[in-house]
Amino acid sequence: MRLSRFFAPTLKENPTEAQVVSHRLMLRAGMIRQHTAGIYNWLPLGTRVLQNVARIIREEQDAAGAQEIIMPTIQSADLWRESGRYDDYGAEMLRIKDRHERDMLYGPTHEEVVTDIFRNNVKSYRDLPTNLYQINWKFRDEVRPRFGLMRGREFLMKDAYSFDIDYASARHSYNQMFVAYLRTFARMGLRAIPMVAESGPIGGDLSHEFIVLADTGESAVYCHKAYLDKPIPENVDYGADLTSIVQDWTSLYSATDEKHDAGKAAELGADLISARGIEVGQTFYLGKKYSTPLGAKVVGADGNSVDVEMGCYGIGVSRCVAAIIEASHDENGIVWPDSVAPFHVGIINLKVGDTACDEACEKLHRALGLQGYDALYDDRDERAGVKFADMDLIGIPWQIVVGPKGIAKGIVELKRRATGLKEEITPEGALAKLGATI
RNA sequence: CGGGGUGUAGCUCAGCCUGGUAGAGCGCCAGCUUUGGGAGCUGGAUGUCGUAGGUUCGAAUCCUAUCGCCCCGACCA
Repeated sequence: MRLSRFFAPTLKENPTEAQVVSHRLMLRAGMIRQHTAGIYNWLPLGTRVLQNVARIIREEQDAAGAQEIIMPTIQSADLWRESGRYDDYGAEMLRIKDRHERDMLYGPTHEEVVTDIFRNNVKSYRDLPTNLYQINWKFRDEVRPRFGLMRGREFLMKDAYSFDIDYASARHSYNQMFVAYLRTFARMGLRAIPMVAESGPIGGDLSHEFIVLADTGESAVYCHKAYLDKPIPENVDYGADLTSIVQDWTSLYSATDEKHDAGKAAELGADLISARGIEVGQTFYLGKKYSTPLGAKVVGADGNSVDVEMGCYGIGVSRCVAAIIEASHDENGIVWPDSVAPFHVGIINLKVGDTACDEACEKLHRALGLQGYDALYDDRDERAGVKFADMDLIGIPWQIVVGPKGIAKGIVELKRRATGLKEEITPEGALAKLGATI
């Protein structure tokens, strides 16, 4: 992609409405633009990152055995009356009427809809367990949207729903999602710590919030410091018993403010971390909270009908983008982890119009494309400083700087955004190195 | 929903107190000079001063209403 033709309106100065760093940088890097309070347009750069985050989530959900579906954003109020939540949910739910004056709503969550799909189509325990998920837009009419994407009203969410015949099986489904979450967040460069949590209005009695520590986080959290470098499970067999992994990850102290036990925490002494955190995901064991009122039952092996055991599992996809920036930036801009970066590598042509520079850049651009890497080629007729500043602001993890001095000697500069380290290398060497490291 | 702040050019802001008919820097366009970390000079374009009323000979400025946005709190993926 040529930067001269790429729609990424960067800002030199900080927009006054953006008070937190992720919001500021997303506006400045041209990733998003605000539409109205808590509702945002995603520009090409932001869209790329959002899709990369969604891709990682999707891959890990699929690996854990969940199946992707798409449910409607606009729902009928009827189902919500059936579950009893139509009156309970409050003003946070956006209620609308269609042309026939029927009550509709923009879904803040999808327990009702997914349970309706289930009860209409699954009748036997033989079809269990099953886990359905979607990555879709939600709307919650927050009293006070704030911090850009961190608490938007419209947000992209991955929500999965598991259905099982009994508690033991439901617990396994829960564990599958729990482990998938550990892997998912790690892959996008986030250290997310599972913490015992209240289940809130969603319901149920077993729940974990996955929290990324950050000063700008909205909630106070407490955990053992060993969580910071605990190794993430690899090569997980999701069919096997996952209890030991989950136990390992839940045996150390960690709790959100509501579940905090000051006495227990004090026992940790210097090992206690008391910080603020961003909730990027939450898992809930629901039991029969929805299956009973909505009549989601299956016939068991003994021939008797039973209400199914459910669980639900959310990840704030758009919030993850903000959380990644909160966790990974410096004074010059965003520092994207390779896995979610909008482009793998940037090419900076320091002297557009210089035949040697132009040719070297074109060649690199083409070669990277052939290798399957997304490159952002800054071919603009701008000064070097502008290009360096923009490339750092946008946060491209690898940058190849092509200038007349170097190219005369047959070398370019390969820079790592995260460390700022630069090395002089031949164009071929840079390609080889990127091939090996991306 | 309580409290506070704010709305003037694409962005950051001055002007408002003390009314006299629209400003700066950056950005944008053209030209020249520059060119390895957000260049310099010259010229140029851009505003229903959030909106609606009111006061006044005259309103960005004073008054009233209203809308938007931001921050703190309560509430929440």
